[in-house]
Amino acid sequence: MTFNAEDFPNRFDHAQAQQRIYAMWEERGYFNSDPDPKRKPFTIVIPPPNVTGALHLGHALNNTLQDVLIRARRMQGYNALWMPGTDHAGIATQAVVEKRLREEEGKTRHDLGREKLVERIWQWKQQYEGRILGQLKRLGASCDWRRTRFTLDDTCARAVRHTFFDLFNKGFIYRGKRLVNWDTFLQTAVSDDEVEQKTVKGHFWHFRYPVIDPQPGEPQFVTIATTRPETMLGDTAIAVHPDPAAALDKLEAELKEKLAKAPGKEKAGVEAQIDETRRRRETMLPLLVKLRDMALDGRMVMLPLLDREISLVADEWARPEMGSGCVKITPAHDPNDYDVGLRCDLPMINILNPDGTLNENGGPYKGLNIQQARKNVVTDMEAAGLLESVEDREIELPHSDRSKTPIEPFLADQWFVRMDELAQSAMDAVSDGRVKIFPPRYAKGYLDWLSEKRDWPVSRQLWWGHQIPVWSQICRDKETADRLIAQLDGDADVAAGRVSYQLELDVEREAAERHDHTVRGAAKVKIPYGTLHVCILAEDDKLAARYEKQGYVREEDVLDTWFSSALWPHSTLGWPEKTPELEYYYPTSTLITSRDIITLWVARMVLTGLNNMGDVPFREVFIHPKILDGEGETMSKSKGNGIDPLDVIDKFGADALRYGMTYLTTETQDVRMPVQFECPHCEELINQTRKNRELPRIACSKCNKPFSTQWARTAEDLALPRGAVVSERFELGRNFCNKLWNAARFALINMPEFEAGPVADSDLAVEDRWVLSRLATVTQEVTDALQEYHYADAARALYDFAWDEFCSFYVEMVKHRLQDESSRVAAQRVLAHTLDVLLRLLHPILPFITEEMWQLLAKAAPRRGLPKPTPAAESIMIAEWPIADAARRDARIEDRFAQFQQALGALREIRARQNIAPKNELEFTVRCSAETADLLQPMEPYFASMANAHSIGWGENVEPPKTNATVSLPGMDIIVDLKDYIDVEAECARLKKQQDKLAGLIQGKEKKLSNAGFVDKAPADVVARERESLAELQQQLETVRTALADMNCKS
RNA sequence: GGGCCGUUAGCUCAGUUGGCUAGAGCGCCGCCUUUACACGGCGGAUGUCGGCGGUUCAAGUCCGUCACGGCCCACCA
Repeated sequence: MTFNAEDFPNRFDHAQAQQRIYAMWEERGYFNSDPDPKRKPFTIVIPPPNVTGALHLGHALNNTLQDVLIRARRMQGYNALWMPGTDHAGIATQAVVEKRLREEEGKTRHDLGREKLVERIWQWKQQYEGRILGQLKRLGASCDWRRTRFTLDDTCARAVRHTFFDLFNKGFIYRGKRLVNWDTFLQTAVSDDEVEQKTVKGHFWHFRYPVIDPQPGEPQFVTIATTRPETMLGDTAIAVHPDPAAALDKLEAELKEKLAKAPGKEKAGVEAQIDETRRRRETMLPLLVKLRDMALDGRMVMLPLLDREISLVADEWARPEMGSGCVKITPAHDPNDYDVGLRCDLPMINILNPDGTLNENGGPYKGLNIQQARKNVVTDMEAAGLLESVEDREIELPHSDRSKTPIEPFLADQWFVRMDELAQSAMDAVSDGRVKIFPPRYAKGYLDWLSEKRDWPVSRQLWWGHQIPVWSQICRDKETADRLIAQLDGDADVAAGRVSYQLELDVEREAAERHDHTVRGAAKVKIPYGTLHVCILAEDDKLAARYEKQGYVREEDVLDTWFSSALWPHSTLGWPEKTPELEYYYPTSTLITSRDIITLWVARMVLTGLNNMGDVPFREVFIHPKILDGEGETMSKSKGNGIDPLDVIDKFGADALRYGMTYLTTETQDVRMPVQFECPHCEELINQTRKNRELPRIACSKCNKPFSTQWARTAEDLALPRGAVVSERFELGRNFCNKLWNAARFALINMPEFEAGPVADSDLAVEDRWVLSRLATVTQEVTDALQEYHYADAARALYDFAWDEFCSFYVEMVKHRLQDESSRVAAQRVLAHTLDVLLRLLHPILPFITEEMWQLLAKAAPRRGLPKPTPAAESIMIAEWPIADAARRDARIEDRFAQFQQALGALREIRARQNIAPKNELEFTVRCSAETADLLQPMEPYFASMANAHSIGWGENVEPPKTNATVSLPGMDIIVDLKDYIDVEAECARLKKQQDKLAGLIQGKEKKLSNAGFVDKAPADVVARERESLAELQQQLETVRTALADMNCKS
């Protein structure tokens, strides 16, 4: 087929091509993978995006990298499966749906009820899942869509249920009263990872609690301080250090040690601390010792306002160097106090309702919210004369990531996964290399986090998620528990392993019984003996009904989203069924994700994989950088600096987006991407700043017309066309695609009646040998780079080769041969082959444009390739990955080219400097060795075609023309006969500058070479190179000096 | 408080195991409508490689330290 310039567009129409090409791939089933024992699998499971909303640029990065890898491996002959899916994202999704419900209908979830709300969320999910999968397709993702999973679908549900049952049965899952981070707005516990600390302005109140029946010599009051006065209503003790003197001694010793090591400017601070410690020992120690003794005697103090007696206890948590040395203990509302409570067997009094108001334990403050209660408590304490003082202070307050409201530590029944053994197994897998993390530094965080082995709280007080498959019954007394257990022991389903049970003893009751706290404590209700939990393996309504009839009640809570995502690599493959997929694809090959979920997700996948499958979920993990905006801030829709990948695809094309993503993937922690608004009127890019990114409308800096942003709310603003948020960073990829497109366009126009066939070595021109040599090198580089996740290296190597070598040199040089009958055939064959290989190397990164060019190339040259032509694959997606042809590597040719390029550059530089029009032919002389002359003289035609210059002399003793411009290069001088073109001043200025530079370099080298240490100790080849280099520099300097003299330049 | 990352041209970033004159893209300056490409071509200018100290014949590269920016983890009444 013949291509004509007229009907061959010089722009790649990405919008039109992407859709058509993607549909073709999908239709032909190229994305599909099925187990095939004859082939090696290569598997990636997608980090399932949340169905909360649309994909952002981070997703574009993450999924581009996966697609690049999966496409490369597919071409390399692996049976490549990319498993797609989405995540139900419990809290996040329920929160957005609830928010809409509130805003649009003024209803809460309780108005709707569990079933209806869940139904609403499913509707939301349907809508967003479709949108997300559509976005992935527009990105070019080659997932096997037939296998799309959702973390809340039936397959995943079965996996969750089996895992939960197994862990329950092994005793790895338990329920306990624990302090949780309570989000009073969403009314659920959130995990530590969903909590962020914020510094806010607060106060520090000092309260006095009266001592009961103070004896002579004993204090009347104990003073404590708090930032949360209302929590005193839940106080159950005052703590003092068990050995305050020793504690102060130890502190002082530590401070002295620190002082010795501290840098000068910090010494004063440490000294002040030491003084303070000494002062405290003098002034406060006797009181603290007295209080300690009282604590050991079991003395009590009176909790004001509620008139409840509480204990004095001795516990190391009370630090003598802090505040008054005494600390109030609120076990139900403070994590540290909770630990004290456990150690000292204190009652735990919860004063809060789930909505954040005070419950009956708050006495007269019942029903108030926290702010009101705080105010009233302070007022009442002041009125009672028990408020000693108030200070202003900045305090760290935990906030919920989701609702942005303050977190209240709250004592609640929660389910936990015991982490000790599981965590250890996941640590071992990374330590012994069964799972390799790239870049390796990220293994440290993974191991550190796991080594704490903190139990994983898995219950969430939500409705959207996997409901915990446990039915529970409270046992008032031991007899009841024994009777129920006996019943379960005789149960056929328990015997058959379909049902498991656990008795949870009530910790408060245990503590209360030992210490008789219930008498004085506030726990008015009788505390039951414990709770019996029954876990049912499979979804079975009949079985459930049977237990419900016996008085067991289904657990309301659902599981943490990460519980189901933790199973993703095996649940998506069908576990617990023994599917052929599971057998064939597990363990998967690589996981590609971002660093913020290494612990939350990666670690947990490893431990559940080991527990359920007995093997790791993936062999390698690649952690990619995070994209920040131009200010170094995280991109987010709420800041207005988020780039929508679809806007980028619309403007620049999916390939440009993908190229940009690949190009920035180095091993760094994060990358900055300055953000612009695109004017919808004139396409001008307007830099985004912290200020303008918050505006609802912006006037274009070029055409001055206004456009709207995501903040537009008024009818007037909304009527304006919207300005997309993009980044000019993607111009790089767009331009690259355009360059490739036009190189291909040129090639295709110039190969009408292409005849396939081999090329004899004797028919290969020097540029053919050169480009084939370079192609072999680049093929190897790209293959290696992708193997090591060095995405940016692959992208750069291809860019440099395609642009600077293939386009700028090879295509330019081959032009005249394509006009010449005798050389045309060989030139076409090499050109077609080179383009073919280049396209295949580029395909994983730029799938659409390479496919388009591949199809066009197939029309012109259906059979092509060196050394022997073969029919091209029907799609580049299923073409074979190129193998570097080592035999084509030719150092001599590459060397010749390097010299040629330098000489050519020198000629062009002289032309530019002397302002000589391209039409005017240059005459030049090259002063160089005979070898160099031999090497370069054959390039004569290219000097003519590429610089419009012809040589008039070569060799060591050439006679340069009188009037000339010179460029002195290592190993040769390029001298151009200038006749009357010369701009003497420009030439002199340049020569002088070069003279100075050379003189400086020579001085440096001479100094180095006169250093005996260098000559003696450095490797001989390094020294020899330095000498050679010095000689060359001196030669160059000589040339420059002569030229300066010849031209009579003023010195 | 602990850990990690970064600091190289105006901007965004490359610089493998220390060793030839530290690079790219964008931007900037000059020239060019050369029949693939102005999303282009040719040429040019621009760097005390964050500071200080050390190891070494030799440091952008290794070590120590400080400063600044960022991220993660843990947090005290």
